[in-house]
Amino acid sequence: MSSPPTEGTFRERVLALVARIPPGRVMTYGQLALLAGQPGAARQAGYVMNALMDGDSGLPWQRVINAQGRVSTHKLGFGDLQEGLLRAEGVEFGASGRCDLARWQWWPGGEAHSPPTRLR
DNA sequence: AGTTTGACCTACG
DNA sequence: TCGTAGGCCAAAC
Repeated sequence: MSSPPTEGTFRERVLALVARIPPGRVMTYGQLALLAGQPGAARQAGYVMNALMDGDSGLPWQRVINAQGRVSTHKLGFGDLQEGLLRAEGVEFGASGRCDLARWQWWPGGEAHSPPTRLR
């Protein structure tokens, strides 16, 4: 029991996870790969996300960032769009464009795992 | 089938 | 803190 999902392709599993990210929360590429049953396949999670830009998938792609707590879309010519969207949802970024993952990263399943304690 | 690509990650200096 | 180097593995060509 409690086995990792093994249904569908890696891409399907990643997209399913992205669709479940609540507003104002974020997940990392490595985290998506881990929960998709492929630890270490963080780059592929990013590859899947890049495919979303091809068309409107309706998924909250903006809530996926890297393990450093920063957005990775600024290199693609999207400017600060992703960071702006996340800020609009309440995610706070520091002066160096970084956010505290310990506070904003979301883990599916049970909220009893990593509670944000208090939002102050 | 083999090669190349990447919205990455971790380690090191 | 920033830049560089190597590793990682699914999907595209």
